[in-house]
Amino acid sequence: MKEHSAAEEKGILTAHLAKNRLKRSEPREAILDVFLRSDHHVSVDELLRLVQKRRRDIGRTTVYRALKVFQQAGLAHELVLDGENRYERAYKRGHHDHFICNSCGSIFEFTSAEIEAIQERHAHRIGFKIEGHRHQVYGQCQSCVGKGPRRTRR
Amino acid sequence: MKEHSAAEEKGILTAHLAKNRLKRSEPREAILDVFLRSDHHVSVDELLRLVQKRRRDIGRTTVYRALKVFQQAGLAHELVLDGENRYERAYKRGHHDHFICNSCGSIFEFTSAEIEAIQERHAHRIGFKIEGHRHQVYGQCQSCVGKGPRRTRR
DNA sequence: ATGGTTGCAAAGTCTTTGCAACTAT
DNA sequence: ATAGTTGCAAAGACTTTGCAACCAT
Repeated sequence: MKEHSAAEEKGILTAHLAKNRLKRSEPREAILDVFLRSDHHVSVDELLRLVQKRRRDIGRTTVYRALKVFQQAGLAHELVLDGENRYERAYKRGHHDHFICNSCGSIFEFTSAEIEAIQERHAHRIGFKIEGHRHQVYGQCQSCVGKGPRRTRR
Repeated sequence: MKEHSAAEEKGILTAHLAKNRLKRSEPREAILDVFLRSDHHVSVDELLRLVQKRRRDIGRTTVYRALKVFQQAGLAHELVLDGENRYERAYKRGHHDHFICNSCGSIFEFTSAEIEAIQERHAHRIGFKIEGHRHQVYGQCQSCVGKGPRRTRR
């Protein structure tokens, strides 16, 4: 299920660092590594935990800062959820929206050019220039349907 | 631009209180009053400020608690934005989504049965049972276009 | 009287920032 | 040497909770 090699994304990071006169660092590279290997939609907590399996000395702050750099480099995209944010790979991945299970929390992606088009039409109607959007659909995923909701949002 | 009388919503609150063995209270009624009069999409801060114009002794906590009750009574709907949440009237208002200006912060509503239908189709495809959704489109509103973004999200 | 309601202060979450030590260039 | 990077602790922003006093029923 890999869209492309992680090596490619590491190159992107290096280029971004060069372009912005930033320096490379082991912790940040370890974080990128883990981020790329991780399932999509990791939270900071999860990512930190995964990173610390490899390097116990890496702190939470560094993860936050690394994610910020990844976003600027176009490698990560932030998903603003209710309490916490999650991060997904962004490099060479088209825009997509999400189904989020209220019971188990799992996330499914979907894309719809139609929706984008309709959105654009509505925007045009009121002279609104779209710069981005956030579209999250909540409910019960296939394997949780019938068991009733267990994870209530705040 | 009033969809219906505020009195109707006050009745709903009273009914909700009765049904749940809750008691009426002046502060909560004052908050509902101000909430109904306010422009849609108020933040807790704004609502508190408005409420305190009338009754300086009402505290922020009470506003939070009142909004929770209003939501349970179906009178208010919470809009989860980036840093803070906003609240809008929910009684007898159909579902709708939002355009949010990155510059001035103003919010415009839009409805699209088509989008809902497409969403439903995608959900059905993966056996997902939709319970709700959050669809926010960010960009520049008509009067801010051309001035460039000034209000950057966190 | 009983039990919901209120304001305040304190505690909670998640995220960012100040700072001194450290490290890449 | 110069300037970015790191971890920790502290600070921030927003929201919730504990508690004693208060008020509706």
